[in-house]
Amino acid sequence: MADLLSVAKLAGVSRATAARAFSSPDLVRPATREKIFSAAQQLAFRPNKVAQQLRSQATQMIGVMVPSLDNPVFAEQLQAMEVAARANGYSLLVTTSEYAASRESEIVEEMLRQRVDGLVLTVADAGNSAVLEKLRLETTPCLLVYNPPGQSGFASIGVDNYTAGADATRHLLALGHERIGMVAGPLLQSDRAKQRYAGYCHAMGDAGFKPCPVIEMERHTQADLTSLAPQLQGTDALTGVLCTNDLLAISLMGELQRAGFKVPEDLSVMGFDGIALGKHLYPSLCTIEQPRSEIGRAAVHTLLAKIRGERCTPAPLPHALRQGESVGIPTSRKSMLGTS
Amino acid sequence: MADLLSVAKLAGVSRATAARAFSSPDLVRPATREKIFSAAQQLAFRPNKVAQQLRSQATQMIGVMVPSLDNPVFAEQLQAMEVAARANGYSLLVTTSEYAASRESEIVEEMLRQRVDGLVLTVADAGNSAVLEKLRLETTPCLLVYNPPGQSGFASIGVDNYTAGADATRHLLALGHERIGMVAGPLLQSDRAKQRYAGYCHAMGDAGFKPCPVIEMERHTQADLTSLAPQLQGTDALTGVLCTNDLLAISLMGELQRAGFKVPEDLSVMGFDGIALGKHLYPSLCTIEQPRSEIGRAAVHTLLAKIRGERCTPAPLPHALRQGESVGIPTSRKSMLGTS
DNA sequence: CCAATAAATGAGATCGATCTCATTGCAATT
DNA sequence: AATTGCAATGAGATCGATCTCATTTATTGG
Repeated sequence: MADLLSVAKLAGVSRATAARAFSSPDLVRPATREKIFSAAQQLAFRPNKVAQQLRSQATQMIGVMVPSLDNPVFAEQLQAMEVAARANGYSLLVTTSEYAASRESEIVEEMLRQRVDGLVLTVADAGNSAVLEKLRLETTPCLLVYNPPGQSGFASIGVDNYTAGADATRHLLALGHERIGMVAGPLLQSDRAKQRYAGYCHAMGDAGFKPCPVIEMERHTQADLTSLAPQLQGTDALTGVLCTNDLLAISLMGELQRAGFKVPEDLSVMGFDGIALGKHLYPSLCTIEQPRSEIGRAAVHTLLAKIRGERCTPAPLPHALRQGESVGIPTSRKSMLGTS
Repeated sequence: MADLLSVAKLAGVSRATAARAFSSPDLVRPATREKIFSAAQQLAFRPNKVAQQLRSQATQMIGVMVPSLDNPVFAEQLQAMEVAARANGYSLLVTTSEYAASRESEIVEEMLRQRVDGLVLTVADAGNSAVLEKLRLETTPCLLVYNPPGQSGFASIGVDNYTAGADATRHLLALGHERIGMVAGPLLQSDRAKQRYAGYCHAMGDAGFKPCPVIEMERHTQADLTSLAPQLQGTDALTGVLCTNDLLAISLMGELQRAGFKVPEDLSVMGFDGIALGKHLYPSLCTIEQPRSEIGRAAVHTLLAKIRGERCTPAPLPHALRQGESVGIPTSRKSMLGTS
């Protein structure tokens, strides 16, 4: 690949002048400039970013770590980040922790070696994180996404998971549900889920009901009915469940229906995240919508501001309750209404 | 950030020796080595990859361009690629074309400037692609994913879309469907979809039926019922539709059900891609499954082989028909069976 | 105990672009 | 024509790691 020196030679100028022709064209005499451009064209010159990065001590690269791209909530965020980054001349170095806190440090270390200009991370648990502990000592700007802020000293972009969890619960309570359960993936791998559960407990308590223990699934991406089945039988069977994310909710709904349960007649199911697909299902998924694209864009813009040296503390973004056909009035309640 | 020179100084050796302590430790006297390591520790030395990349003329980075991460088929492939790349000491520079061929060239140009060691691309149309035309003149190893091979001179990892499209069609035909339609996103943006449609036409013809024109949706990620509604009425209404991807199929299924149609009783719906979620829906999505993770892994391994200079022409990976509840025996047929 | 060989280390160049500073060239001014 | 001023250009250093080749230090054998 041709370099600037060969371009300069062909154009009969020095490297300095050739470089100037690109970075500050008006400092170069038009005739000279043209010679340089035409030489560059002939040699198919393509500026070497690596050299520029070394020289300028900036890579224009953002390091991103998400738990898994198999979950659309992260993929959709990343899609928005990529567009926003590119619009600002930045590239994304993308990594996934596969929901394993143990992998986070090594991954981030690698991105620091690459001298990314900043980091956008979603860690397993921001309140207890080896990787954040390490980053506290570093100067590389760093931003969390989805993780609750305030537990780590790092700014975070996302919704207020506690309030959102409470809002979701109140939605079911308002419809008359009283026996509401919560389905989650491995809690240790998701501080978001913990907060949502805490919000649920709070709302249940406020309403005078006793919150149930979390029903923990093996994975974040798929629910199995076996762990839930016992709670769906008997006179005190659940009438509604909140899931800590949409994938759990959608797969749970499917399993329920396949097992002969009706959603929402036999069980109301709520999700969390608001992935695009949920809207188009039947029954459509009732969920708490996180503005994933907005979060992605805000993450990029906030990080770029930090990189520029601006001090900015992002406020939580608003979540929204997305109504959906997967939630209804509890059957017991319905019959009560009918007989009254 | 401390550099090798400061480490060398603190350890009382030259840069060369300090460098050796890391790259070929056995060439350095143990005592000296220890002094260097401890100096590195003290100064929190972190090797600068940018400098290494410039010096070694290799970035250990793979440039990836996919149409959109909003479609899980690409996100799931990327997830597998990331794991495979990391396992081999490579990083991913991720970009999205947003399904726009017009953006492809600029994106790839940027990755070439970054001197990625290789490229993994999914282009809009491999048979007619400005970006591939340009890449033909370059030496950077390049691999297509999902695009049909053979139309561009570039190797491609993926399934045989033509055969897969035909297989899907035959599945419906075998169940007794005769009036089968095909729903797609903008065809110009997806040579895969075109191939699948061609396979459909072939299978229809083979069975003695006339293929219908493609029912083209505005987007790849969501189907709307209005364009389809006319074909669902009257005596020659469709009894089955193939969608060129799962997102279209899932959203179509939802819309149909919401409009009062029963799936599969009133209309059988098949998808294409095999995204994880489809399995857990109710009715579960009948689809052609592409081995997305396998494709991602194979893409990385094949590209790395190319980077190492090995000549390898990957064979198409096998697709599989995933049975699902979204497809059934056409109603007319059922009643025929009933009355016979 | 010295020569011969091997082991360990250092000096300097290199990757490619860009910045600083010095120098050349040209035009305007008196 | 000499001087001041500005525009245009070039020489050389720099970013950080690593490679080659030369040199110094340690080891072995005679």
